[in-house]
Amino acid sequence: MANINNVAKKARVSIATVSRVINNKKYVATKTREKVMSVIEKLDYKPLYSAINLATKRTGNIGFIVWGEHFSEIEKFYSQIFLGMEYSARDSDYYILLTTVKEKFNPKEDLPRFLKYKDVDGVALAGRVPTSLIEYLENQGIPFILIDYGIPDKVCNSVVMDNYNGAFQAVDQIVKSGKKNIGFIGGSYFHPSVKDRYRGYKDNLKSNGLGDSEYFDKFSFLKNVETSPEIGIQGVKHLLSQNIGLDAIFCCNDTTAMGALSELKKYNIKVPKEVSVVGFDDITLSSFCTPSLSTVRVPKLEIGKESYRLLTEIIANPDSTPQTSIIDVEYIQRRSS
Amino acid sequence: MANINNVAKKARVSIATVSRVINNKKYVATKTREKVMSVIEKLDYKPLYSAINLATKRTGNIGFIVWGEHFSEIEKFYSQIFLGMEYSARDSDYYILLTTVKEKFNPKEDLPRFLKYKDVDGVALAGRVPTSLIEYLENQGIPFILIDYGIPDKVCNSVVMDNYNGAFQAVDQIVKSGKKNIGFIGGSYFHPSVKDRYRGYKDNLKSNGLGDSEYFDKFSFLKNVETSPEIGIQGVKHLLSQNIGLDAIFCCNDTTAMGALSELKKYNIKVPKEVSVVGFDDITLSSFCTPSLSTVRVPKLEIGKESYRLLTEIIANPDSTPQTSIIDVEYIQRRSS
DNA sequence: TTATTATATGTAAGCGGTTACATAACAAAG
DNA sequence: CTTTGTTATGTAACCGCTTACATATAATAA
Repeated sequence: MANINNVAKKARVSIATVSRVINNKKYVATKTREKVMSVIEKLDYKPLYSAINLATKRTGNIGFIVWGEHFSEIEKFYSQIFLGMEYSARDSDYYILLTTVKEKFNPKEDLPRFLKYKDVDGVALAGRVPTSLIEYLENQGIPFILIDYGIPDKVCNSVVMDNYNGAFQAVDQIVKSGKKNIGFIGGSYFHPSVKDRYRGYKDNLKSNGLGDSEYFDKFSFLKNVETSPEIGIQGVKHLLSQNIGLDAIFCCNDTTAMGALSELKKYNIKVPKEVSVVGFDDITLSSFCTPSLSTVRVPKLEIGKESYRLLTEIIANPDSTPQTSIIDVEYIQRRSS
Repeated sequence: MANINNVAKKARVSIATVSRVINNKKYVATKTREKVMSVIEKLDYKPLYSAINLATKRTGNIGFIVWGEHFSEIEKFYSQIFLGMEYSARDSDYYILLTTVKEKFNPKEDLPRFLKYKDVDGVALAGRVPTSLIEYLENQGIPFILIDYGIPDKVCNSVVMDNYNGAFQAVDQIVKSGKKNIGFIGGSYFHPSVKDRYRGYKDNLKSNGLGDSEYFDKFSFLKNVETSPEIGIQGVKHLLSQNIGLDAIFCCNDTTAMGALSELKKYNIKVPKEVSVVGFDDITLSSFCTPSLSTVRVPKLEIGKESYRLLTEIIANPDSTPQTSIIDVEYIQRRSS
């Protein structure tokens, strides 16, 4: 394995010059540069990461932390976001280290190794993460961004999708299709995404002259637990038992909608004729289930790429004021509505 | 940030001694060791990875490569295996670097960065991967293992699940339930897992006196494309159109089975009464769909952990003869059979 | 012409660890 | 009391790179 000394010797220059060539620095004569390049090529020389990192005191790593339950969920939501970051990172100088944290998180014991050893230049936190973890990062001064999450009363660098408008548009489509009694099924309502989707749902109905607080009381099923098909099942059971002439359901996400669909089937209720169903996220399964699910597509890879951009920007410029990137979403019409 | 010099000075010893303490080496007096330990504690000293790596010439990284399409699939199969490796790695000295490769893989252009820069001590390849990639690793002498894959006529270190016996047992259960006309639906039959499952299916039927080559011709639907719900849909269509009194289907995996279930529903065929369906893998969705899917559970986390064990063993001992770890699977009875 | 500035290259000191080797201390053996 | 062997500790070179600084050369200005 060739090193910088071999290259320098063979090119008859000093290692400083080789270093300048590698890093595309000024003050290298064109001829010298070409000479060095050709030797690098010939020897198949690649600089050693650990040596660079030691010398520059950057780690070249970015941490990606996601709550274990989220990563194991049916939907590949966060895995796709991770992949989006990975796509960006591989074209640059970073590795992305993925790890999960537990719900019951204790910064003393459960700290990801790359944090304990300060072996990352920055961290991306995907989805809901323990508050104590965020506090730890702030105290340690490690740059971080939140993806698809937010903390009340705290401004952080973050990347989110346009939950409010996505929901607003989706509900608008439902209304336009002639439905009047539109339910909402949602889990983990403390989650800002779910909150914003609920807000979009309500605001649209209000603007269409359909909803008031009594309406929302009747037509909302909210549970403060992690979203799952189970929530959808419970939601359908509840809404139907109310006898309120339910003719459509907007679910806080596709996973929940899957449960709702299966439960409606049990009651032999025709979708979308009797009750139409719309989800949010556009997970892979949504186009495969029957009937295929109308939903709001969230561009996961794009979120990942934007996250990478933002995080590296913050790493390079740690004292900039916090920014929030909002990623556009798109309503997808399928068979369930 | 404290370094080894700070610790040495404060503990009134040399850095060599501190290094010995960190690495639990012999020849340190108990008193000295305690002293150094307490200083390390006090200064919250953590050794710097890049320095260790530079000095020891190991990278501390393990590469995890999976084909992009696989990682993006509905099923979280390989993500879970990755996670299993991650669980093991975080308790030791390795980071796992995940990356995907394209179908059309060109070693000159598409080489993962950690390979190009020789920045891993070993690599785990999950699922089907380009042959050219494997050849590259062999030529470069980079230790690697195959997970859930194998190459004809080549013995590699690998971790696989017991596909043959899993299929054998599953089909045995179907037969015991009284079914006689049992179809097989499978995609990508070049994949050794699918092959072995098909072999298990056939061998069981033979041993139960049910199948001969004519039977298998009639009851098999094999397509040489990546498995997907679509394959299941096509398979059901095909098998039903044959008018062969189909009363059960064994699918090469759950994803395929999902498609089969949805298609059977379209025909209003009762599952499991008229046709029972059994899958393989036990993806999360399998317990949520209706009817819930009988399947063969593959312990994904365990596969990941075993992969880690095997790979690190090979890294430590590169010239050992290739081994194959076979992970036990378990039949899970649910509603679809 | 000489002073000044921009460009080009080299020298050597780190970065924070590991480790071969030298040496010191001490106990057991002769 | 020396000799020998074991244990304990220190010294300094080295891993492969970056970079501040010194120096040399070429181009431009005075």
